[in-house]
Amino acid sequence: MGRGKIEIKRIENTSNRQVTYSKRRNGIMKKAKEISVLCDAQVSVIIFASSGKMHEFCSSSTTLIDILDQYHKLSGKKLWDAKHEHLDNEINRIKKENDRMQTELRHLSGEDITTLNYKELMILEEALENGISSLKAKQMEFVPMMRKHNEMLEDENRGLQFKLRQMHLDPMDDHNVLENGDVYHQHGVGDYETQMPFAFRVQPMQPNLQDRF
Amino acid sequence: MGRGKIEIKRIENTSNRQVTYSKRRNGIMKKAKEISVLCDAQVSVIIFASSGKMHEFCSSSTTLIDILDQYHKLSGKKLWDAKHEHLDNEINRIKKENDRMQTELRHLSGEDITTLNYKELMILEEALENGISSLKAKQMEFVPMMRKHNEMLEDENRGLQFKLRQMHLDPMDDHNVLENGDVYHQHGVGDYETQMPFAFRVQPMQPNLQDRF
DNA sequence: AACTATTGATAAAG
DNA sequence: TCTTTATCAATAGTT
Repeated sequence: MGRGKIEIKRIENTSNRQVTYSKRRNGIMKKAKEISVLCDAQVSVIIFASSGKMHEFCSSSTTLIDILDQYHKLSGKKLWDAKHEHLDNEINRIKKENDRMQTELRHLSGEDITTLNYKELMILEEALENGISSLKAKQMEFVPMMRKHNEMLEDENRGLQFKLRQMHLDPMDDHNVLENGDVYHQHGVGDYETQMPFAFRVQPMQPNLQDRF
Repeated sequence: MGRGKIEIKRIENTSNRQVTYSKRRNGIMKKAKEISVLCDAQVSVIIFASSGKMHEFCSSSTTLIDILDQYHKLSGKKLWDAKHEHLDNEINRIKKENDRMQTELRHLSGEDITTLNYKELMILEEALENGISSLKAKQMEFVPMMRKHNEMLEDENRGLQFKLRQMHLDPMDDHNVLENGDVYHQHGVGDYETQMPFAFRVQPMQPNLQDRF
């Protein structure tokens, strides 16, 4: 029914397939509604496009759950139990995988390796060494950034010390006592900062730098 | 579509209703099959006549259970009882744990570490170093055993060489040529073994020792 | 998304 | 029920 007959096989052209899907889906839903009204039937239609999008129809005066309940009774097929069993199997499968990985992780962190034989230990060692070497390679990428950071800190320090020397007219007073009584011996650094106008106080040059490392 | 247009409302004549039901049900099932093939869609149709008789269609390559599973996920409607929901939650929980461990394992083997920041790399490095040091400690336990094994092999060797010297009456003949033409220079070892009574042949002293390492 | 020529579905009859 | 057939509905290809 259309400009020409079509063969019932997968439509390869994606666009055509989507258009046809949309048209025929509407058609089916309409037919489902019609038969439910005309013939007093209970109908459930669930349809997934290949894209994964879902559409459903359920005749009025009932629910999908009711229909599945009846399906359960009439077909004898145990949807619930089958589902239950399926989930149980799935859980067991995943749990096994889980245990395997947990053991592997423990071994890699050096735990529970007393049960391993010499050969297994050698394999483990190789894995660890490979991990270390990959890691070192990655860490090398941070070296230039750290060097830059260091240089900036050094610059900042020099600027700070210069300013402090300018403001500190008594160069002999380099012995300071903190509030808690501790003594420290950092040349040129005192409690002058708290007396400085805010604008002159040294702020971190990259306030959130630590977040990047 | 028929000899006359009909209004979409319940067909009161029972016979007509049953006939129409049967025809339209076949039509819907056919359409369902066609859309599933043409458009690569997953379709489930369940239909009950007012008489209670059931018919169903489910697209090939899937099952009603699979479709209901997807329905459950996509619609968010809870078709299952509390027990199944519990199992579903359990699966999700374990799957998450699984993913976490898989990531950790990949990181420990040096894969996918480009997304890690410096701090995470340091933690990873520490873990690897700890693993290595635990491993080395464990491997040390094998040293005495290996030493003993070596000593046994050396003893065996000495015994073998002694026996061969006793049987080999021409001590100058220490130059042997093998069948394939290769030359070897192992003092006191020739093809005499094949001529010795079986009881005198040298057997491995611990035949399965390699299995323990 | 709208159009329309064509095929497909089906209501009523046999 | 099954088949036939006249009619209406769905839709494939087109714009």
